[in-house]
Amino acid sequence: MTKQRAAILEVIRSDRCRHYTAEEIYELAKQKLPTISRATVYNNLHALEEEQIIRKLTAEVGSARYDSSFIPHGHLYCSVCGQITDFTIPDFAKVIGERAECIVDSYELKIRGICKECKRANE
Amino acid sequence: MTKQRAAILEVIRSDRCRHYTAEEIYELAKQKLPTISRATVYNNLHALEEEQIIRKLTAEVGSARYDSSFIPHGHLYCSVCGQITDFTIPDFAKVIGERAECIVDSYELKIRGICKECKRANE
DNA sequence: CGTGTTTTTTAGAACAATTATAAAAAAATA
DNA sequence: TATTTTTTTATAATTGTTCTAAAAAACACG
Repeated sequence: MTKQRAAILEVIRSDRCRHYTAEEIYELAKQKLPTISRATVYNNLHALEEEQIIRKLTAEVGSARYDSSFIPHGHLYCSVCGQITDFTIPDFAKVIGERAECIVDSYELKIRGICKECKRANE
Repeated sequence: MTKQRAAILEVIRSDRCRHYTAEEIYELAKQKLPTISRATVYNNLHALEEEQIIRKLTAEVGSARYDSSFIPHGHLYCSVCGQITDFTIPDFAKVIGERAECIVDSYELKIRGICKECKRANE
């Protein structure tokens, strides 16, 4: 655990909603360690991912983002209000694993739709 | 619907499990239309995505892949063989909608783990 | 049909995100 | 302390994708 790695991890952990890109992590880490390089950021992102301390998220557009939360949850992208709501599903991994007859290490569930509040407001 | 677009769509639809990358689609389409260019492939992939005829899938490593099936299903990213396998979950949208108390327009369920075949091979 | 307009394709340049490389610095080990 | 290993750094290279501008094809209508 070098000071570079600590700074990178601190940046990722300091964020609870934005899910920073590698470039953003680089810029923020540079505030603490002005000589840090991009390669170090990428090196450590890989290492932290390998060690399952962080998780890489990919979207259809733009660069990868990093998440330090390993509490299983899904994301609901509401087409009405634009908010992203988390929701948890107890034993979801187990249920899915049985259905797909596979070993589930982790999952990412992204839903596009209308959230509870907007649905209610429209009724 | 130009002949290029038809060829691209045919390539994507001809595939039931691999989920080709843009480069693979380009190579395969070139067998039918030797002068087709990468830009045409990307143009049409965007257009087809826009029209909801195909769907773009992203993984943590490597390039995007394309899927022509809109029958609701999840994707299993196997960490052993690297393949992306489809699996269906009957009434999944309904079940999730009830659980999250929301309206589900579409969903994307990405699982990281070990597929049925690799799991068996290791037993 | 022609002729003009719009759309699509093409080839290649440009770009952004990421990975590879090799030397220097730091850390770990003996 | 000397030696070996690991990590960092700066930068080059690579990959996947988007942009650009000219040519080709498709379309629209008098």
